[in-house]
Amino acid sequence: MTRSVPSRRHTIADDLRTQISTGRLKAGERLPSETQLAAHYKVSTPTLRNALALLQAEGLIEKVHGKGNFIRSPLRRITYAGGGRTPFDPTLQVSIRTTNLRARGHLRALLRVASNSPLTEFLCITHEGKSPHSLARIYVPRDLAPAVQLGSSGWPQGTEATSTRIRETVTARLPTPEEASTLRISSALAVLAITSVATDATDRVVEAALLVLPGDRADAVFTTHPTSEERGTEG
Amino acid sequence: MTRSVPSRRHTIADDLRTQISTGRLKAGERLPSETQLAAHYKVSTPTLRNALALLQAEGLIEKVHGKGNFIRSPLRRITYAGGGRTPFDPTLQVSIRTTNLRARGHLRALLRVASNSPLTEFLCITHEGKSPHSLARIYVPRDLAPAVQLGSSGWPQGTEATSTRIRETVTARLPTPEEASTLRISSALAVLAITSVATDATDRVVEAALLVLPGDRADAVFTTHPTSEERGTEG
DNA sequence: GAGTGGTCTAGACCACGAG
DNA sequence: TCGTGGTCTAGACCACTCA
Repeated sequence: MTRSVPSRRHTIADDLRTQISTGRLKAGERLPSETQLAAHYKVSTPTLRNALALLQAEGLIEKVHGKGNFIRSPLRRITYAGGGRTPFDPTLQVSIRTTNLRARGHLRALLRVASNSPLTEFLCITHEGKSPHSLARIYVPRDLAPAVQLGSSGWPQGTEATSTRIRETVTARLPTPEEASTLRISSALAVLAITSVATDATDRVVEAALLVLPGDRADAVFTTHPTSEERGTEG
Repeated sequence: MTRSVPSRRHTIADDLRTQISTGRLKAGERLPSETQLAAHYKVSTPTLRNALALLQAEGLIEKVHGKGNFIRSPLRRITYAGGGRTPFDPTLQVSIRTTNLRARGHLRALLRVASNSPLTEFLCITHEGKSPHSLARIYVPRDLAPAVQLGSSGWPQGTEATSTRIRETVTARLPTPEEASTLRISSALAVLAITSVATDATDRVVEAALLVLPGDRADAVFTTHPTSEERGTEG
């Protein structure tokens, strides 16, 4: 074991973590200022800030410049179901921005289309209440775009109906600075990045989606035999 | 934009990053000591260390206490294929430790067995050369354990053959300190955590696996109609 | 023991938010 | 303007690696 003497920041983080989980510190509440906390734990401010950084990476607190550090509400975990059928929660609002663009670089390869071929992008951001929840960029060849419409779930759907095969690649990484600010998460909080590519019977790519789900509030589930009840039945 | 004045650590990280990607700093090479780098960039050592921490979280460098900071070899990304058929690379060595234990808490619920019911754990660590690559803990009810044997892939397999349904839950998070030291990765490097539960025709759980894949070197792929060619054909 | 990274200190100064 | 968090400094001391 390398850690015979636990570092101060970990013991402080542990203390605050238990105070949060036992409810002594409630959701939405503001922590004492960093100066006060540093004095309380008898450490310097950088050390205290290192402790808070650990909690921030776990999604337990939110730092707001100029205001303070706040206990995050324990967010309901949302579950992304693989295989093209994303069950969506009526309590999540979705905002969508549609943009036309032309295929280049990475996107061109993903959709297997010619360079500069016309695409339509749907930029979808889901919100739970007023806090952003997940981010999706969906790309469709423009000649297929009219077939896409907002389904009852609030997400674009349509091309999936014609697709015969969906291939989803899942990676874990830290968010880009843009993603972190869009989702209002710490840049130290890991995200689940899912690239979903749907092809039709002729092997044409009819849709590619880049999803970014904050790791503290989202799971993805894949089953070999998805049942129709596979929606949001998490504990 | 919040970042009108880029912080010192980011500009230093950017500089080192381009030196790595352009090959001015080669894989395996040791960086100058932190004191030297701090002097070179005219910053204090904590600031320089913050810059290195960014590169560490991207998996670009490896910090070795008492020796120095090293450029990581660009690791081949390995692909975990969902659905119970993990294609394995002959260049990856697997070490397995078998332990008997009894079901409790989280594990009990996962396997849907009675408390203290006997289980067998397979702790599998894959190595690429001498560096650890991935970590898997596989749990099987002990009465099924004799059926498990090392397949040609080097991984335990057997119960999957009798399973009819595999459900895999994927999350992104930071590694626990234990996982970070086992995999020799930064505790700031995101990992992909996959919980795979296989059930047989009677809905009995025949196997539960907890996989941890470092985000800088692993993807997971799930397809609706997996083909037999779905093995390691990544770009 | 020499050299390295790991942790921590006690401040300084800047940027943001609210009155 | 005041209180907050964000960044940085210059150095101390400890732990680890290797000769």
